[in-house]
Amino acid sequence: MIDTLKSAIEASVHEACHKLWGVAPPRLVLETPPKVELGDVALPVAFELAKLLRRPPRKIAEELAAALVLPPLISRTKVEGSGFINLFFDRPRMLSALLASGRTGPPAEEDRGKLIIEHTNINPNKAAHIGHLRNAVLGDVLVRTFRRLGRRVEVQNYLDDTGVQVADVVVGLLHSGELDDPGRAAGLSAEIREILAAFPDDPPGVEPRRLGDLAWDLYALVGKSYTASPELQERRKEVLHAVEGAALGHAQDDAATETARVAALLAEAVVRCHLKTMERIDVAYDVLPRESDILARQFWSTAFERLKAAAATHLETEGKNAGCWVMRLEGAKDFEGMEDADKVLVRSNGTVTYTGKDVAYQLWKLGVLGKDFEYEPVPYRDMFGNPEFHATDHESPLYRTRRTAEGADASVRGKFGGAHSVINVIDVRQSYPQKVVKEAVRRAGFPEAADRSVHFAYEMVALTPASAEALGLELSAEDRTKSFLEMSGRKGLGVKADDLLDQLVEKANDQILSRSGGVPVEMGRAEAIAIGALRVYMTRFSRNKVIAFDFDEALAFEGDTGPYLQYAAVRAGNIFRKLEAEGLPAWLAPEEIRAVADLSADHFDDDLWDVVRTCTRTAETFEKVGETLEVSLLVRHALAVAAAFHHLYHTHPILQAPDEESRRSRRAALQLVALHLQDVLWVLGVPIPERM
RNA sequence: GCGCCCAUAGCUCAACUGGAUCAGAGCGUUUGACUACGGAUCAAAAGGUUGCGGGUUCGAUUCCUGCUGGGCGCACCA
Repeated sequence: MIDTLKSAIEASVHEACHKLWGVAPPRLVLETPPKVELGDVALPVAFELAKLLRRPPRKIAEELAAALVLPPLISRTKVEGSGFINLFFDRPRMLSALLASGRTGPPAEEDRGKLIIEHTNINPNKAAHIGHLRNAVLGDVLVRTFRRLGRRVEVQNYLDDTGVQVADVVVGLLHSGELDDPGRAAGLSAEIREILAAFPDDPPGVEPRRLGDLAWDLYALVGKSYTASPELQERRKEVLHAVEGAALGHAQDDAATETARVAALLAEAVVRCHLKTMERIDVAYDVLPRESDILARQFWSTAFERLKAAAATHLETEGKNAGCWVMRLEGAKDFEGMEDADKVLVRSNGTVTYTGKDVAYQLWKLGVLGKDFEYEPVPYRDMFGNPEFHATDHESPLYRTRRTAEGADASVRGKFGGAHSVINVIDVRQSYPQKVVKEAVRRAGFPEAADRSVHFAYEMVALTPASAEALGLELSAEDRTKSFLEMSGRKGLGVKADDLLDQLVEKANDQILSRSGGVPVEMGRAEAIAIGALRVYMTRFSRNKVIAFDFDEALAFEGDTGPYLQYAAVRAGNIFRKLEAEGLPAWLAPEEIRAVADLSADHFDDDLWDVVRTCTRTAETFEKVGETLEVSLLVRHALAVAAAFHHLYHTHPILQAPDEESRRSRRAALQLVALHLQDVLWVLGVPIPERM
């Protein structure tokens, strides 16, 4: 709704309450009545007043309603139910005002400082799966929401290029003979090495994503081998040691140097796979911080000094953590009742845990570390030698961190990090380590900064037994009875992101062809529909709900889906086209928008008004998402707008409108819906194709 | 054992943070839609003791409490 109107209503209620009873009303809540006939705005204020005045709410509502001085855009009031005061808009004038205001939401307000949103963060050791898609889509929709609200947003995708997961695939690559199925391991390893040898190009005839698929299989094979032969884990330690040693610049033997080189190459090549996958669904980033650079640039030692100076960590001399630097959490709020709340930051062998590195990274993001990276554009090139990826503005280069100043791009020095606030999009299973990191930032001496860092926790994507079987998995009788099964990269159990996208595109293509009557269709239409379907599927559920992934649901194009939303926008576009083709005016010119205010209210029946009324909630939906971070609200609102429009489409034809005035009222409503649909769909990242 | 999350129509989800004797959508089922601004749509029917028991108040799907069933955490993995 329009802001000035809201404050006008508030002022009016205040004045009336003061005049009638000499009291100040409690906080004023504006609701939307459940049906159009009941009005446009509902004030439940009488219920609050009832407590204060000790009188029946209905009576209070009646007296208050009669005493209200109505703002110009409100035509009348009515008391409903047990005490709601409902307000009715002056329909022609309201619609005219809504169209004239142009924007559907709040304008960019004062700069509240940079917001960093960190998402995706996939271990660069195998292809992305649908759980990663949920992370990326949720993160990206948050990014778009805050940009829509006028915030300055920087998008980071953190690369754990020195972790165990990368190390495990490297173990497979270098020691295939020690794995469970040495023949198969050697085959996978050879093919991966061939791809890495050609990197950053692809060997002839090899799809860029082939690497992710091969690494997926090899990783699963290594995981299986660990359980069969635990001694293999020594290899993992070797690899980790070599990788970390290389990052820290330690002198190492040739074997270790080679191991670190392979690990770096693998991570770099797999990151490219991930970026390509995310590009398919219009997800981009501004900078890729690399864990290896956090080590190389001694971020940890700086953070470590801070923590030691603040006595937030100490060296344990006895017990099971002997020899480790730990943070004591026993007794701290948020950690009560935990059997062993202490967290190791530095292992007894002197290496830093992921949590430790994350503390340093968080301090940098919040601008309180006192250190920075160097940066360089990512080196990935397409076949013409042009940059393969761009930043979120679609034109600046995508940067990644760099450890040395030599060869770095000095023009972006100091550009990244140092945010006013931070949102970390990480699944709910990591809530505990995230709390530890936050507590560490607080104890390092930055409690305000810690408060401005938020863990956006969302539930995982799991598989229904049916989808697992569709993937060719054999399930135990027990598994079959479960409502869902957790995905596991280590077991190779999961739906790959690219495979799902392929299926979506293929299905969209079939649907388009079945409607086109054999006429060939242009590129990109099926992709747009696939993106729409996927993004809505990933955003539809509340974030604390486990998505039990189901192919039939994910591939649905009817009902509460992306294509339903897209179809509404396409239909709206068709009407504008058709009007133009008939030589009739399509979009309302400014003077015509003003003229809408003078149309008779008879042209705005409840059916037509329902659409407008739904659109008045667009702005507050954005604001609410900004406050609650519940992005599923966007989908619900978009569905409401689209449903109202589809209904209108059938009941209020524009070309066949009975007269000029009713056509104008209908065009005005159409224009408003088209604008709002475009707006919400942009925030959701759902593209609008020309045709479906 | 401790902590967090979930439980609503046959299935998948909502319910504007305590409100309207309509607890709403979609899928599925049943029925209907004008030579149409493309039927990926619309209209309608059937389908609910909101997991169970207490409590708080004018009023509870929503808050408190005790159960039941399920999930996820509580590493020198991330």
